[in-house]
Order: sequence, then structure tokens, then C-alpha cells
Amino acid sequence: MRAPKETFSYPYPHPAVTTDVVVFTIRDERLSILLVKRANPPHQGEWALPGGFLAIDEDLDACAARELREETGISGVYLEQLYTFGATHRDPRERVISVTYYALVPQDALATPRAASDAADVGWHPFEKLPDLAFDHADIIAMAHQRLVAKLDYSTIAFQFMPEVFTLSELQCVYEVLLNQSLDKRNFRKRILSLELIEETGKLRRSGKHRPAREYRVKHPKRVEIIK
Amino acid sequence: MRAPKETFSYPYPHPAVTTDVVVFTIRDERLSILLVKRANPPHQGEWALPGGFLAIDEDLDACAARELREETGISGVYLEQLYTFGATHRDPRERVISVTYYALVPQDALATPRAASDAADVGWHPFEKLPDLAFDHADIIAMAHQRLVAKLDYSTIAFQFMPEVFTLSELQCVYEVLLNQSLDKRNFRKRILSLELIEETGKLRRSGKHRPAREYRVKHPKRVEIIK
DNA sequence: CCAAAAGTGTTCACCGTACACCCATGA
DNA sequence: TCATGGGTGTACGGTGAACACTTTTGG
Repeated sequence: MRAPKETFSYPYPHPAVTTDVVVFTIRDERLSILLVKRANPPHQGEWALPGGFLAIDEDLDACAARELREETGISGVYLEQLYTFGATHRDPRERVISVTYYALVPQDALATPRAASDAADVGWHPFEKLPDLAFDHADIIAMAHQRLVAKLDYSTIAFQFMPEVFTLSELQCVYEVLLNQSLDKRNFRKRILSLELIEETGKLRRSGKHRPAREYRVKHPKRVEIIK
Repeated sequence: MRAPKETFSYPYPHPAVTTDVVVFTIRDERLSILLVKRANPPHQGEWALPGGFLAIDEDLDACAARELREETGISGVYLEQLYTFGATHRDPRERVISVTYYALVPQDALATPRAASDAADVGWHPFEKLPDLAFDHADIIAMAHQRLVAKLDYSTIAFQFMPEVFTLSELQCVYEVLLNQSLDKRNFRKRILSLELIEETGKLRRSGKHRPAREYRVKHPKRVEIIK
């Protein structure tokens, strides 16, 4: 029940508000999304986006970050508001407005997220073969993917998928997965280096039997810079 | 009071949900925004964005369109969701989540919008000299303006400001106002015509003492096309 | 010495930009 | 005939795309 205060309160029924998060990462050279299997009705046993109800004294961004942490153990990652979904019958229980976010997780971050109490299971699913999803979560994912790909063109958002140090080949692989096409190695390196956004660590990555690759890092990790 | 149903309802306090709309147009070669003067507390007498509370069985888009129509008499215009603002203390009455939209109104559309019952006044204000605004509406406008300008680059959104028939000079004027810089006439015409999005009506606009200008119209008004 | 990934320059086509003059009309 | 906005083409530079071979390492 809403806590009555002395101040005016809008006297009509209020909808519930949730945040839901589309968590992207690159695993095994595939774009993947983190889903939780619902432990409770509605849609019990179906896969869904991590998310949950907004606390009455909690900022929206904080709610998204909290739900992500509670349901998957992930925190400290890039998180941006996506869109707000509010079709009248998207939740069978009651009217629910979902403020959706998307998150980008570096490749190396905890490979096996932990499941929370209200989730029967948590796991990464390749974007190309997602299971059936609860509610309108398939629509949310579609919009998040569209936004992600669009942002590759005019931002440096792809760096959010990279661990602290990485090689240019690894970065190129991320772009190729996201754009779903192969890129020319020389043009790619020229373009990335011309941004003057990353620098060599000075070390080499010996990753097997072949020629070692130079390691790079982002110069100013705090800023998420926008090109131009 | 929320109508209790037989179905489960999340047993914690729900926030109120509103939609607010940033209405842009071009008037007298200036980018302008439609504001309403609040008739009731809080922020009584201050200027604010048109908007209001979401009905429990109403889609978000419908709510934005309805509030716009009720408070200003404007309907049938381009309307797109912008962002959702939900800082905990943005409304002194209670917790309010605002799903914001922006609308683009053609130049010729009703110059003097009518004021609704809960507004003391309605009027257009040049973007460059806005009054102090209620709540966090200045932030909302800032974000809407940023989005609008960004979209000029990769969409044909500017056509939403044009009446059914218009001249290339008028269109160029709109771009100049939005970008806040003058453009080369020949390059502008070349670029616009190469989109193959508009066609001549065949008529001439005699608008005074000088050479008449050719009139154009959008070929397929239904579609809001994205370049590329 | 062989396999496999790392690393490196040049050429060309296209597009955005800069730039100046004549035309049609009403007064 | 003059003032005013309408209408038109070319030349240049920069950027993105295509393209193949050498280097370094481990086995």
C-alpha cells in the first residue's frame, strides 16, 4: 500500500514500474545475451531478461544496476537506458511499465553468473538462437540490438566489450561479430588507431604457437567517448 | 485506489507515471517550444511541458498523444518517445516517473493553441530564450533538442516541420535554424534532391514581389524514412 | 622449414565543400 | 530598371574501400 503523506497524491490507480536489462557480451565469437529462467509465475519456467520492480525511493538507473547485480552478480558495467515499454497487456498480473536498459559486459568478466533466489537458472544465449521469451522481452532485445549496432557507427561503444588489455585482432573480432561481416585488417587498424583512443601497453601477448600480438589499452577508461 | 483484481498485484507502493511532451516547431525563423502555464500547485504559475498522468488502461504513446491534444489542441503530428526521467525527488507530491516524448509540428499548424482547463496559459517560446521551467523540464528539453539535432544528420526528420507543400528555400531555412548555421544553397539543393524524397507539385509560389519559387511535396508522406 | 596469425602502404572512387553569376517577378 | 529572392555547375580535397606480401613465433 502506498504510504500516505501529507502532500497531494494523484488519486487514480498507479501502474507498477520495472526495469529490465538486456545484457550483451561476446562469447566464443558470438554475440550473446544473459537470460534468467523464471522461478515464479507468470511465465514460470520461461527465459526472461533480468529485471524487477522499482523501489519507491530508488532512481531508475540504480534500480537497473541493482536488479542486474542481484539476479546475475554483474556490476560495474556499461549501462544505458534504452526505451520504455508500456503496452497495456504486456504483463498478465497488472499494468506494468518497463523502463528498459542495455548493458555491455567485457569478454573476460565472470563467465558463469550466479542465479538469484527468484531465478531457476541464469545463462548466456547466443543472439542468433534465442529461446522463446516471456512477456515482450523479444521485442526489447530486438530494439537493444538495433541500438547497439547503430551506435557502432558513431561511438566507441564497442570498447565496452573489451577487457583492460586486448589486441587489435580481438577488437576487430568484436566488430565483425557485431556487424556480422568481415572487415579488412589494414583499414580496420588504420581507423581505430586514428581515433587516438588506445595506446600500446608495450607488452606482447604470446597466445600460442604463432607470432605474438601487441597489447593495447584504452587511454582514458573513464570516458565513454563519442566520435566527432 | 488501485482496483483489486483476482490476479497477483505487486504488494509495494507504485509510483505515478506521467507522459510529458516537448513540442517543437519553427516560427518566425526560430525554433520554438510549446509550454503551458500551470494553473495548480505544485509550481503553480510556472511554465511547464504539456503532459499528465497515465490512465491505467492506456498505452504510453496514446497517453502522450491525448495529453498533447487535451492541453494544446494539437494532434496528428510526429511523436516519438525520448527518454524516461525518474529521479526520486523530481516531483514534490509523490514519486513520479515521466516517460517523455517529443513532437514536431509543421510551421503552418494552428498558430495559437488553445489552453485547457488545468492550464492558465499556453504559448510558443523561442528555444533561445525559454523562461524558468517547472520540475526538471529544462533537462528534458535539453535532451530533446540534442536528439533532434542529432537526427538531422541521419534521418529526414526535418520534413516533419514542413507543411504539405513548401519551397526549397523554406526547407533550407528550417535546416539553418535547427543547425544554427547558414548553408550553401547549391549544395543544400543538390543533397535534398538526391534523396529523391520530394517532388515538384508543378505549381509556383508567388509570395510577393520577386521571382516565384517552385513548390515541392513529400512523395510518400506516410513513411518517415531514415537515410541509408 | 612449415603453419598460422601479426603486421604493414598505396591507389582509386566517391562525396561533401567551396564558390559566383544569371533569372523572373513586382513595384 | 531596379531590388529581391530563385535557381544553376564545376573543381578540389579528404575519406572510406579495395587489395597482397612479409614477419614472427612454436612445433
